[in-house]
Amino acid sequence: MNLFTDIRALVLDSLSAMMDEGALPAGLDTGNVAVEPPRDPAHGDMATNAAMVLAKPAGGKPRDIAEALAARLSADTRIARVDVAGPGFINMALSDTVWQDTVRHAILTGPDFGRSDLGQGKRVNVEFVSANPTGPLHVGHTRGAVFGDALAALLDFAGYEVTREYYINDGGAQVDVLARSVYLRYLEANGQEVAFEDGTYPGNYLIPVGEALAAQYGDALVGKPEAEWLDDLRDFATDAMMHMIRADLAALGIEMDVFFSEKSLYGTGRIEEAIENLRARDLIYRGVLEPPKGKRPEDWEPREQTLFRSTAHGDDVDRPIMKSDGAWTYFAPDIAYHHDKIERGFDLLIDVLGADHGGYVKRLKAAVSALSEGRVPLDVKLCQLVKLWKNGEPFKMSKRAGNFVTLRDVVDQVGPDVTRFHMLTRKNDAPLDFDFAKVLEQTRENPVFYVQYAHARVCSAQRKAREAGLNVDDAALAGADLSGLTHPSELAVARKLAEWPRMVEIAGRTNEPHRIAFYLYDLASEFHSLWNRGNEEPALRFVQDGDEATTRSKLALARAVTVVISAGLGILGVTPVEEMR
RNA sequence: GGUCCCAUAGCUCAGCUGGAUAGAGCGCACGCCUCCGAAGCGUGAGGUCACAGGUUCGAAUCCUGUUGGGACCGCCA
Repeated sequence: MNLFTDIRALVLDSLSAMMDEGALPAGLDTGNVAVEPPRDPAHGDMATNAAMVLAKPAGGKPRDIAEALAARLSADTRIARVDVAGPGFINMALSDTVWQDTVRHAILTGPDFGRSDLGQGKRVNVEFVSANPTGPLHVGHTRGAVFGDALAALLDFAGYEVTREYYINDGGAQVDVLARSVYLRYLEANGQEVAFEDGTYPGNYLIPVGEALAAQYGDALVGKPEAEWLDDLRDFATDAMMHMIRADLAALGIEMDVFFSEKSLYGTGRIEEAIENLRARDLIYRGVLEPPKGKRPEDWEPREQTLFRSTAHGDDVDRPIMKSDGAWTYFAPDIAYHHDKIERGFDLLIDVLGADHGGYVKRLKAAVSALSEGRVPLDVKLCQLVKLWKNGEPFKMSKRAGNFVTLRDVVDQVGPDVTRFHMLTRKNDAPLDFDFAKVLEQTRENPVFYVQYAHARVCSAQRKAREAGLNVDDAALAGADLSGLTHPSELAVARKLAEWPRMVEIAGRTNEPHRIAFYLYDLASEFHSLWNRGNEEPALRFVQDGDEATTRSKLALARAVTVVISAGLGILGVTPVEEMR
């Protein structure tokens, strides 16, 4: 149930009736007719631009069309008042029963209130995190992880069939570096002094891996040439890192459906197959690229490479897929990986990447466009940097100095709920401040707290009612007479609730889960406002001593608020609390 | 040089497939607890939506250009 689409349907029905009767020319395109909440509440609950959109094609004056349409709309019982305003807006005020019904509907539908069929069961693959398996996840990954997981949950709620996927970069040079680094730790575990030169990973997190190796191999690998241990140690170390990364993700409440190994693309013909697919479309050729304009790399010299004609699908230059020495570039397995996703039958692909990968968006889209013949859209969501603050000072991370902050550090200090919510309080392409002190503050400026507080207040009121011996179960609340919910502050809360299904669709259409977080803040604000009004007007308090019927109707409204907050927090992956502590 | 992202109140930021008088928090000024949790609520001041053109009934939103900030730019992933 989405009130806005319901009313839009009413508007469209009325328009087609007018066309049938000749009041409007037949066959008008009504695609641009919108029904939205007006910015100014004085304009009513719903406004439509129908008259202005149709005036030109219909060859009439906006106000004339508006008057005729308004007359029809006013016949509907849901609509209390219609007026034509401004250049031809039709403003509608809905009757109180509409909002009361919304409250009842929210309670009866429960966690499914707001679910949408926007996705129509289409299969979407959300790839996120995909950090190199060479160390623990850090704060930057945390944002992508939370964003991707919340986006996946949002799309599920919006009617898609969602797969959460992690691409393991275990096929490149960096896992060889990992293996050598682990070998050093292994030697260390065997009592040797070792030095970590440039190009190795010095992090302490590899110490236990070295110890585990020593436990398994003893000193059998000491002094042996690299060729004898590289393959085994690479697998061993990669497994250990992925084990750690999975645990990191689990600490945030994230569970992937698929871990896809880059290595599985090599030596299996998968890369060749994808490239042949492109070659068959005449998109692969041997050639020499122009040097980059502006600052030219020192060692640049023209070389012939194998190139993907990505310019045929919207890229700015063609991209190398094979180096001059005959090895694949990293882009080749990326192509094969996306080819694989397309072959698995997804209708929509989403890649969540760090902002520093912005330069790869066009070539990835070109590859997916070419491989799927334009059938499968790829949406790339870039997550901007997270700026850390400690004690009011910006906190600079440096891997070299070993003071980089890990996902685990953050979750251990502030908890998964606060971490997740806060990561979604900015849109993905805006930089985000993360202040270890501020995110734990319990004030209005901290949205996590503010939303949780609203939820806790409802639970508190419910407890109080129960202590008074009242049945406030959902069935009792939904069955209550809600016709007494008529105060402007109460209706304001109900109106906000009615926006929930619409918010889900907007957020789902734009792939922007942060909209859910902002909506929840707005809803909490309306609720707190009503709650505090009870200080001055006792008639607005949720629990009315000695008046069970009124208490039930007011608690129904409050319960509907928690239904939506729970559902919204559920999408964000945050647990609602029943009391603050 | 090129590509992508960003520019909205003193500060941090929202702003719906283009809608009416552009919103919130913080900060500032002033109010509200013998009262369901005041960890909250209310009122007020505060804006050339970076700039200049264009598209149209209508632009913070779409297009072009300019300025300023960030990211990236063959044989690293």
